[in-house]
Amino acid sequence: MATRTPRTRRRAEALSRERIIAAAVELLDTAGESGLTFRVLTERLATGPGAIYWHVANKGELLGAATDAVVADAVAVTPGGSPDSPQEGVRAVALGLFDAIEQHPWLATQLAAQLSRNPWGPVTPRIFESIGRQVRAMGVPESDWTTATSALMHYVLGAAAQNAANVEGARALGPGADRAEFLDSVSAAWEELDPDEYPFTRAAADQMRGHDDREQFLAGIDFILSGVTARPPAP
Amino acid sequence: MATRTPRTRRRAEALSRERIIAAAVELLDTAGESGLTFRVLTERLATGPGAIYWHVANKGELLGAATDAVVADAVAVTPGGSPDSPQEGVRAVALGLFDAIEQHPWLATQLAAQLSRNPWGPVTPRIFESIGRQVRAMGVPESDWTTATSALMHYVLGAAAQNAANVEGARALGPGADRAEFLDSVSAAWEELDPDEYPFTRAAADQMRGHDDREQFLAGIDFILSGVTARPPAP
DNA sequence: ACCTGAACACCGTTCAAGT
DNA sequence: ACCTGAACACCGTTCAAGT
Repeated sequence: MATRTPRTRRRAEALSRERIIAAAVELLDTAGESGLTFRVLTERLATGPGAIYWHVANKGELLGAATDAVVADAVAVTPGGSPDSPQEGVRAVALGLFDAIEQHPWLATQLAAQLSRNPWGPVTPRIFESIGRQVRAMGVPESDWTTATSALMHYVLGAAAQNAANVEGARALGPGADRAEFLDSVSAAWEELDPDEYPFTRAAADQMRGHDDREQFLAGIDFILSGVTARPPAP
Repeated sequence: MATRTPRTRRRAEALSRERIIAAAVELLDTAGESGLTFRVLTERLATGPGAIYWHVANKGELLGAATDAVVADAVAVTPGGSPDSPQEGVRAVALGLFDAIEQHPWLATQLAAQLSRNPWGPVTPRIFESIGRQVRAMGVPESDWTTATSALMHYVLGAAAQNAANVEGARALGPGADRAEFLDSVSAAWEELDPDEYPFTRAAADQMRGHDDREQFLAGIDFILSGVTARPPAP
């Protein structure tokens, strides 16, 4: 936890788009999606709403910029130079996004909103590029680049979002509860489903307990990677 | 387009949770996500806000119920009995969701919100079950059920959402524009990206033009299916 | 060019009161 | 048990006015 913000805030430096975005990210991290309002943002920045609107068109653009800033940071990770193999490269990018979503739970919903409402914005190319480079390096034929890259991209974002929800769910259970405890409760709920309507889900519920999320996440990536590396069946 | 709603509405039958949800879906389809407000909902249902709150806890629950209703309808499709193979079964479920998202564009964002904010709600098991049954029928070892099913689920939802965004994008371009025109404009924008930062995306941009979305969507599924059917590399 | 802050239109939700 | 509708707290956004 960071040190408490002083009651009265003097503006440290001139207002700028960057400072507004940084404040937005901090607010999202601290107070969640519903905590980001122009009222508290103006308070934190010691200014009026009009000043913010001078630098940013509206709330949507602000959310998009906050998302882009965090994603840019996340996909930039290749700790210690280039990866051993393209497969390792995909895993590194995937884990970078996985961790970013875990640290900024609002990112999951926001990423989904960006991809589905504004897929031609800056966020999609950023993720697409960092995964696609590895796909190309894997020797996938050019005609399959887009398909392979988006299959990986969609899985990574979806699975990472699911994981973030588990973190949040555990937090909601109480300060003492950990993730295993939460997954147990979900698993228990799924085992209560109607046996006629949900036979598979009931049978699979047990697998949720005690597995490592990170390991499971990477296992899913390996599924896709092995399908991408092998030639798909001719149509 | 349906016949115009008469200016003055008399309540046809008693208010019920079902009628409220149906009105919400209709409103979302017609006016989009921002069009669903309690004001216009009370107007359409010829009632007051208190009456709605008697049947529904809050707006979030209403959105969840609307999403669940449409999803239940979408995954129920197995036209003409059982599929020829489990692989065909997966494709059928996937296309059911693909079409549902195309018909109800708000579903994409809403599905993402449900999966990431409330993954233990009724929506996730519904999709998980319908895909998982096919996975089990494919002879995937039980230890891989969860991983394989969620890899497929996340890809389907992500790619379908992307497609819905393309439909919306084309619509936003103007009434005369079709999807190909819109994809051309996205492709052109991506080709303008910085060559140093986005070499892969620029090279892949051309693949976006003139491909069939449905075919591309199914190709992605085949990638995952072929990875799921083959045993993954031992860890 | 950049910022102020009161004002506006609108939203989800509540609740005392009715039937 | 179910519904009414005025009222409340709060939100994003605008804009005339300042520097």
